[in-house]
Amino acid sequence: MKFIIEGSRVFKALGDPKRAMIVDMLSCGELCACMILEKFQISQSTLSHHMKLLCECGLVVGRNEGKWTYYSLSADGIAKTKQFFCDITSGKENCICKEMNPDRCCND
Amino acid sequence: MKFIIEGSRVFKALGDPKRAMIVDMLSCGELCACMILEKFQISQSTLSHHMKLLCECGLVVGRNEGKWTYYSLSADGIAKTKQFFCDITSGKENCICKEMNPDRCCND
DNA sequence: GTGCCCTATCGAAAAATGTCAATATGAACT
DNA sequence: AGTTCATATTGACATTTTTCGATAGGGCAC
Repeated sequence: MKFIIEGSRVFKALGDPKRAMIVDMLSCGELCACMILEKFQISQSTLSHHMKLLCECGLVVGRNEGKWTYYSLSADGIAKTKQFFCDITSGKENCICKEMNPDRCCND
Repeated sequence: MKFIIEGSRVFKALGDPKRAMIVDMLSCGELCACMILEKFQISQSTLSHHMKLLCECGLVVGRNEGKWTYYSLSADGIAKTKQFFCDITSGKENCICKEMNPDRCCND
């Protein structure tokens, strides 16, 4: 249960189109917050909020350099997210439903 | 842009812990709505709403049999979701940032 | 130090979401 | 036809989320 709640936070973060687009932008390499801001019609405070969510869920990491903040994707966060998605869709070892539904789960 | 909005719908659906858990349950095989309902402390109308969202984003498919509705994961939906996640995190061919950031994206 | 730039935080308003009870739909059985 | 059961839809409410303007903090240049 805690496993699911923790894992779904990344999906919640990616559930907002703007944040998904930010992740896409970062997939090409590190970017300064101000560069990301240029691409969107949102206020600076809103962007800061989005970046905070992306960092808190582990998908993005921030790095301060002087007065700038550079953001980049976390390879570990990406790997964990892929693993989580596989876990909840493949019905194998880690599936939570094993305990909820022992009579019909994970017996293949 | 439309590509991102469409793709992030699946993540928005999975962003709710209960829906993520439902997906996990379905990963072990098809389940009747009433069986899923037994495992949660939610009303029937709430479950119906969750299942609707999971179906609309393409991750789950419903099948009517008499008065029952059976739900199962969509292999195609799962594959598409994996692909979308890879697209926005790998920075390769399909990355949206190419058009937004042509000077520094997708040149590796 | 003072001023300027970049980013984060706060407070508030609007919009979206999760939830329920009540009701509607639709299928099977008598 | 009427009843019962499983599911979907509706309407309402509380909570969460998105967003902004205003403000605060921290670094750099003068």
